[in-house]
Amino acid sequence: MQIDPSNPPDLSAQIAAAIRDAIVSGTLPVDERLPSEAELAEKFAVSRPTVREALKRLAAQALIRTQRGATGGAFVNRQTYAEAHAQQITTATLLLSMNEVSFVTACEARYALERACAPLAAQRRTDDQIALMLAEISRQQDPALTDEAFCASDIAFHRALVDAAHNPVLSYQLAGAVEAMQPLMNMITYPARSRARIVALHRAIAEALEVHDATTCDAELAALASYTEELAETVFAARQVQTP
Amino acid sequence: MQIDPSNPPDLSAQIAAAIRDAIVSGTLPVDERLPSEAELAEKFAVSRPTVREALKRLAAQALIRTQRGATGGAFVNRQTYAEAHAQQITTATLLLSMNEVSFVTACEARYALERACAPLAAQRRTDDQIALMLAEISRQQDPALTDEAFCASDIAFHRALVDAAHNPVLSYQLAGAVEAMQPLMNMITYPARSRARIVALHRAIAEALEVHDATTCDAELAALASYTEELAETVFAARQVQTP
DNA sequence: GCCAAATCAAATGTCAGACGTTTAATTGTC
DNA sequence: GACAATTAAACGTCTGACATTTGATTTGGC
Repeated sequence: MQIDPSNPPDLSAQIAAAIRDAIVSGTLPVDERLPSEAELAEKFAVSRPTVREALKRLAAQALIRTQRGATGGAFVNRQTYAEAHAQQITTATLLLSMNEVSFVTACEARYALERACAPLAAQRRTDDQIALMLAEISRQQDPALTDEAFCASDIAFHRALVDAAHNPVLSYQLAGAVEAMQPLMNMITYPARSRARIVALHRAIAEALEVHDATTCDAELAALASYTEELAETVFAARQVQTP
Repeated sequence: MQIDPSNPPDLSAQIAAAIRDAIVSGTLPVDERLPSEAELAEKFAVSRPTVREALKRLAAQALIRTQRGATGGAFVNRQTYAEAHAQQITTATLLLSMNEVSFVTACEARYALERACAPLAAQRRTDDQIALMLAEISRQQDPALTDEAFCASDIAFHRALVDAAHNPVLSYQLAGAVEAMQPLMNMITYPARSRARIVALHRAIAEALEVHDATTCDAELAALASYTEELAETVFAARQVQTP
């Protein structure tokens, strides 16, 4: 764990990288306490503010956490699904919003991923998840539901579908992707008239999962995907006429 | 963009969150220059080191970049696929290594995702990608290839498969997942005797893509998945006997 | 001898001021 | 007008200090 002090303009980045490598390689196990800031400063032959900047970089990636007080310090953080998930959502959201990713590209990716876990979900779904999905479908049928609430319910429905696969790695990957794409999706599903069709497809998906029918589930997901793309085309066409 | 100075222990985190929100919400567009560190310090009524810690947090997430010199400063970074990809790999790698994710879980997730883009890949693959896959297969047949090199080639092969779908969002998601799982996979594919079978499956996959045969491609991927799991069982069983 | 309160010490969080370095714009000269 | 020297703005780093938190230690009382 050494750095090159002769190549300065970024000592804090070098130190952060050195510590990160130690964590990733397992040299520093979970919950291990790092040396104090003063000790690290001495070890790397830099000042304490520089060490602190390095630690803040690691904290931003949830690699470490800090505690104040006598037995305080920086500790190696256990990476939780929840944290990784949250991180992935911000990253993916920015990625999509800053790179003019077309709706069809995002939509295609989303449904491809979702269909990937449909077979597993059909096989392993629990009654709880079916109940959750049906409850969301009921909410979505309420005409008084605002567009925002409808979209939130849509997320919850698909989240339940993904979780039904009972694979935490898959859930983490997919839930992040689905949520990140939601801002794009929202633009499409706002026209209220499309709700009935979407709800019908949701119902078909839930029922297919209930009877462990992977084939039907996949077909209905495909139908939902193509319907969503179709809607998108309509919306974009209307928008182009509106703002020439 | 204000903070609460009365609730200190983490002014830098509050400032980082405030700036991050401004970026995510689009208030600060890409390539916009943030105020100088001194100006930010004055604006938030904190010292310059505190502002710097906040900026380092954002830099760690690739949300900003900094330049020195007269027209220097912090600029809002465009989130690139490459950066998001690199970030996802470190996060996912740590997530897997720190949470005792079972091999079957990781393997299942990986192949589920990979099979998700197989239909698209079969439809859109270019000759370049087929050539790349065949080249990797040739390398994998060399008995002199080290285990590390074989695994690297394995990654390249699957990366080409994913890229053949020609969907950058899908590539970003999947390539991250595949690479993050590689350390786990490596433990399995090390026994050299399994290489021939793996190479044969790779060849079958490449040939199916070449003739745009999505069904066969999916079947061969499924076969590769089950063979990998089978190998894993063997390895783990042997290990248990070895270290009782 | 035991329990509670006061004290202490270690560590992070924050601040102020300073100096060095990089970089682009400005100025001055030929 | 082109090129070189100067200047100024900004980041990168250092030093030293004080505040705050928090667990451990010591002290005091009973």
